[in-house]
Amino acid sequence: MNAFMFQTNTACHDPHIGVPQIRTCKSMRELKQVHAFFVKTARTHDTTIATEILRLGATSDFRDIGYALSVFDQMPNRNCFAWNTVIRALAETQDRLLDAFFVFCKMVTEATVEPNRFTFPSVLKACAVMARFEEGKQVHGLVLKFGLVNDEFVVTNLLRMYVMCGSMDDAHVLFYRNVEGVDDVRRLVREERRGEFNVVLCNVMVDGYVRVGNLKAARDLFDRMAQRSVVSWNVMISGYAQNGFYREAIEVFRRMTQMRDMSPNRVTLISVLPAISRLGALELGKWVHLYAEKSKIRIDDVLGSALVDMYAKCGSIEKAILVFEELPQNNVITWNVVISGLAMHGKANDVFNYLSRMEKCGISPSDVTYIAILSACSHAGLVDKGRSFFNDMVNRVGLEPKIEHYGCMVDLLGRAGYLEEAEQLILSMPMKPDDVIWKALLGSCKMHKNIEIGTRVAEVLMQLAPHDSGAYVALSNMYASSGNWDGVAEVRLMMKDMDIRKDPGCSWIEIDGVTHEFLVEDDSHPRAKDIHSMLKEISNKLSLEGHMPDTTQVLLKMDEKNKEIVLHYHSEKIAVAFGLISTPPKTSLCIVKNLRICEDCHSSMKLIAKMYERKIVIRDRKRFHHFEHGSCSCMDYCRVVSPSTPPGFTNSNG
DNA sequence: TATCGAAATG
Repeated sequence: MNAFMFQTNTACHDPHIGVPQIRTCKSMRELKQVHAFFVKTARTHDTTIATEILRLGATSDFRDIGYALSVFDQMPNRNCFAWNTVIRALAETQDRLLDAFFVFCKMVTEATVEPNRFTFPSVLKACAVMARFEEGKQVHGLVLKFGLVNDEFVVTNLLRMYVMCGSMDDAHVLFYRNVEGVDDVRRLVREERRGEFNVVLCNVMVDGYVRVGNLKAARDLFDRMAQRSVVSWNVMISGYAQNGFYREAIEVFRRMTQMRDMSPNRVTLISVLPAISRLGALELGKWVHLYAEKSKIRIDDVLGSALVDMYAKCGSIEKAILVFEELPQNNVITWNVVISGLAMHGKANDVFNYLSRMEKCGISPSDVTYIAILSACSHAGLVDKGRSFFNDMVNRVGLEPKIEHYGCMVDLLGRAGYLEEAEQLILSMPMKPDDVIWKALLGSCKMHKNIEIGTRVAEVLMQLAPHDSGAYVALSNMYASSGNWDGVAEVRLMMKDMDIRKDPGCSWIEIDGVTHEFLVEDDSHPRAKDIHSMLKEISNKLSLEGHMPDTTQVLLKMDEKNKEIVLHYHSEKIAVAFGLISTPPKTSLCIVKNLRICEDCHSSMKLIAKMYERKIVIRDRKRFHHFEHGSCSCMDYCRVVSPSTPPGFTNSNG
């Protein structure tokens, strides 16, 4: 009970009690009591009082939209402010955006009051979030009718509406009318605010180009902007990062940190970290972490999850766990990030432990959690455990399995050698199989050298994704490993006819904060000569250790000596050679590769780690490999060639 | 009595 409520008993009819007392309410309960008092004393017809009750009910911390709407419905004289308050409250919800538009329509049709410059931003925001282009255009018409096209807040929201609807043509027209020195704008927008107004408009426009994927237009405008705010930089950085331009995102971030009058904020760090994660740029990631601590940027759940993800993806799962354990609060995403990280690093037992901790905290695992859990089972070869988690997910947690979960199961069964069961699962699942899931099975066929199912799957894949190199490469790989060179030639001809190229292998290594990139047979690096002699040394040492190059990994028909040479120039080997000559002894090397590591490189790395006494971490397309003392953390499970024949599985190869 | 732009997981 607040101070005002205490007074009500003694001063029930005091006409001086009004708006200031309403404002003292600290909860919905108090507001309702105050409201009841005004009903009892017959003062709800007082527009100022009714509006104030409405305002608190609709926009305070303890807002209750339903209650606010009923107050609004019972108001005898709704002023413009009351309409605006309700429209804004609805526009700020998740699920009643359309009602914001309907209330606005009612306001216009009733025509007792005119919408003003505070009405339009809210209703436009609702249209923007819903991406309702037709409704937005109608509102634009009314903006013109009521003469508000030159109000900066109205224009910003109009522009944002077009941007969110993906209509860059309309956005363009509006933008250039308002930005490039039209007279009436100059008159109406006060001179000292013009710059700021333009920055916001430009930011929205840059964001629009980003949303339609036109990064070039976004960057052009960004570069032309007379002033840039921290938001401008953030839009550009997150725009690049979300569209896969990781290097560009980092380049813009670097430039930003060099500006005298510009400092990255929390959003900047959240935006740039995914790019750092993707490139595995650990040193830069550490710098970002340090910067956050130094600048007193709070590491909350959002920034925290980005940092945990960064450390995990840059190879440092230990540091990821440290950051995770320090987080002030956790939610389903922070748990998912740490569990996915553990799964990537093949730490199946930790995955199970963290899952039970997560559930003990009262947070229910989501579909993303189960992707991590199932892939951990798959990497660890825990077939029965995987099946039981899949059942748990459906029956205990009540999640509908998505195609990704079926993908994990296909991978799990396939890797373990249950190829027919995996194929049956694909054919019996409730959704249409996509190329990703067939590729998972194809990978297993390759691993177990099952040409019969493999050929069948490759043919399905060529139908489904005719321009993807995956199926062709796998098929030609299978033919090659069984010495069927005519088959290989046929597939290669098909690829040539359809102009399909295999993605070139590419690896990165970060040395002193600079990322060096190597392609297959790459000799473009300034230190190419030194790298070459190092590769020679490695190759000689490998032979002395008795390592036999696995030439079945080379798909081309060429003599064995040349195949060995090709193997030595795989991008991850070049990156390791460069790492060895560029760092002091015993330094760990961390390499990121765009494709999966090949078997020959995998077995070579184990020996290289031993011979040079280095810890080598390689992140490939799927997971992490920690090479140390001659072995790999993946336990070579993914390299199984001859599985024990599972029950009910007849091996067609005899 | 008020209103604008950016944001993490497979």
